[in-house]
Amino acid sequence: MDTKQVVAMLKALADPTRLKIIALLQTRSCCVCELVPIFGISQPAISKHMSRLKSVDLVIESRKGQWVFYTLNKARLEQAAQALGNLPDYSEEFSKLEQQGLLVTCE
Amino acid sequence: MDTKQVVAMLKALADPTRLKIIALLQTRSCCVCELVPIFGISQPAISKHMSRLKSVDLVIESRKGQWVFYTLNKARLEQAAQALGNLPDYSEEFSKLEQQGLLVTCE
DNA sequence: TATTGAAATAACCATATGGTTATATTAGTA
DNA sequence: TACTAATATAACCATATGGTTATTTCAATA
Repeated sequence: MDTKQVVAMLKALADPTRLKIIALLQTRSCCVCELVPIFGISQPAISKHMSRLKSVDLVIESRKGQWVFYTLNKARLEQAAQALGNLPDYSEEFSKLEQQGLLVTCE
Repeated sequence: MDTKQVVAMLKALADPTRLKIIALLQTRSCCVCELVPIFGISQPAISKHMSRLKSVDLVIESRKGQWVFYTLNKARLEQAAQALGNLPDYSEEFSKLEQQGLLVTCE
């Protein structure tokens, strides 16, 4: 997962409604019409949140008759947590700064 | 750390510039004037990013002469990763739905 | 004290975000 | 086929976001 993807994932998670949806899906898959009364916001608002979560593969969509169920992609959520704990090494940026004489060494 | 704080932390991290700043600080504390040439954006833009990171305690500020050094709060970053991997249990929401006859059981 | 350099703050702007209502789409059913 | 229920999409709006330039604050120094 590259940095762009990590940022997109974090953006998707960095909203109180969506974060709680993800937490809810840890208990049980659910459909839009169940989430509407839980959050007390409109059905299109929930649909947009689900679409956002789906766009970063945090949830998997499956139609069951007239309902669309959303299931948590646990592996993907795990990846996000992993990525946060294991950010890339950018130490070469400091080497570049040093070459340019822009490193501030201060003691 | 409550959900509000987790969301604030994720929002702070969910930006390519700030996420790279955090990654950079894993290597070495630095000051605003070092970050400016790395990112190629204005000094006030960097200052605002640092202020945002400080507001959620992801960085610690310390003045050294004319410079302000920012140090990564590793424990805090760890907390964010932990929080993602350990979201709260909202199963009672489904009990409420069931009581209201709003649970969709579908097989 | 006057000047210089680093960082913060203010004011502004374009775009993204999270909600709304209205309308389409899709699947099940009378 | 017509109707109903669930979901998605469109159009809109207020606020948040991430950048800019101009100005202020603060510490070191000539």
